[in-house]
Amino acid sequence: MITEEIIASLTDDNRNLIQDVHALVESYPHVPITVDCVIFGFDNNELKVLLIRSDIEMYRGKWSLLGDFAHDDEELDGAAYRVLHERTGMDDVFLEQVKTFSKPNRHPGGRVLTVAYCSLLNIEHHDLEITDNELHWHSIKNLCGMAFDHKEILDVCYAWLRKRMLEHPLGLNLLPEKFSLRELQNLYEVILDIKLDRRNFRKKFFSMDFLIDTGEYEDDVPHRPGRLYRFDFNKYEHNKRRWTGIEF
Amino acid sequence: MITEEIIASLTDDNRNLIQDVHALVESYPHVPITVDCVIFGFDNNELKVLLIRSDIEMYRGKWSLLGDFAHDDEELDGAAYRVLHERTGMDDVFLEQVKTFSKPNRHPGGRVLTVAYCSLLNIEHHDLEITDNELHWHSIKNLCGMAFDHKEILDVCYAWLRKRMLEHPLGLNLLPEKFSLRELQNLYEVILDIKLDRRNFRKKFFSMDFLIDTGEYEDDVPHRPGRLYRFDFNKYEHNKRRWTGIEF
DNA sequence: GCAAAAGTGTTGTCCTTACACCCATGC
DNA sequence: GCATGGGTGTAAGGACAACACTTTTGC
Repeated sequence: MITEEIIASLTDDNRNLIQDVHALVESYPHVPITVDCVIFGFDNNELKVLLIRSDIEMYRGKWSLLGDFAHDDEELDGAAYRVLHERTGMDDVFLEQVKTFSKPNRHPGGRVLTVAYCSLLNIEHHDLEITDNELHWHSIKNLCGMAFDHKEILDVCYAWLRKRMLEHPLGLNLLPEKFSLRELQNLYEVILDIKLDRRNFRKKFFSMDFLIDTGEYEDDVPHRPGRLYRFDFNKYEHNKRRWTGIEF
Repeated sequence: MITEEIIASLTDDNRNLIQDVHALVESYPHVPITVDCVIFGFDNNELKVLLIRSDIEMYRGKWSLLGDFAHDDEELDGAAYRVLHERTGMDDVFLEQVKTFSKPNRHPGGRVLTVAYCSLLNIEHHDLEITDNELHWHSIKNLCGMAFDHKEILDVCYAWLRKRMLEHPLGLNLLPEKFSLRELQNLYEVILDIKLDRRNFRKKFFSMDFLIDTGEYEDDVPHRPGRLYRFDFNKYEHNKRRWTGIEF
């Protein structure tokens, strides 16, 4: 019987294989790596992103994403969660790698590679107790004067969000646990920058059958209060295969 | 008038800003970076991927993706194009970043971060003149015994391809310039692992209006030859906004 | 003439869209 | 009672799925 091993020994015999993998890896150029988190929130009918003032002199006054270098032997997902946790105190939030940025001159201090992560969280769950470096929610609009290539990263992540929201009910991570259909619709309308028919929107989401009626109603609204719903993430995860996305 | 600058000076005055950005960057852990290219081809009604034998002793006989470390001051896209060019001699091919892999133990020689790129090319345009390390097209099926985490990378890229093919006519990069509708349908059927109705498939693609009838016909087929078409990438790029994707 | 696949049209179903009226609440 | 937005149903149109027959070529 001819196994992979035998084939390998036949074909490899006259090649010089690398023995010392550590020396090999040492010989590669080494590059500093950071993660940058684009943390989206939704508040007051606006999409917002969590920013700080850059603490680098040459970017004085400019806005910066939340980032940090990757620790030794730290996986990047872990690094992104760490940044998120250190800044917001939150743990079990949505987080996804989006893209790696590598322009050689993107950092004034020399080559630094950064991996952008997107996170979505409910602004109400979080009080921003630590507001070092003017950590704050900044409207996604009118964002100019950002440090590094952070504007570009933000643009890519925002485009990613819009696209991803159509194929996955991501956006629900931006809402409180209980929400009205109006809030849900506002979310889609604002982020995707479209107008939707209220009745058809309603039908679409009810037909998906992932909304649980809490039996509760809105409060403090100057009109008839709407029902509050929860999203059944478990049911969604379970029936995921049959989810074909949202289209407007 | 209150400018960003004035605000900055007010808010930043009592902070210690970092002056020496080079020292900052030097203080970060430095990590070796590689790119790995998942180069897809389509031949004989099979999806294939370009592989070599690993040249690392401990992976003797195992298959490996085409990769290389990133040169100093080389953008990653550039590194991926370089790998592609060195191995296939091709320049103007589709290439897209997919994901960055960072498990600390993914490389036996120590921590190495790799950025996976996907490329699609027409197998016929390329003769694989350089076949060092047994460079060859390997069927996407029955892939076991791969070096590093390359099986995982391949799986992620294959999933990416299937998803991306539904929202963008990527797949056409895998076909020769002139192709029959049967070849196009085979491509979709094989990659997405579905059966499609020939007549509806035809209608769908014609209605998109991106196919140009070359007036030529297939040759060397043991049955009635089909018309050959070209894809109008320019027209597609121009009308992109109205493209809503493909759904089956 | 037989096998094999190309090429074409129609019909029913379902999903999407557009749209109008009544209802509950705050003021 | 009036303004505001919540809640519901329906009809028309468009897209998609299912499906059968004729045509052209190689052998």
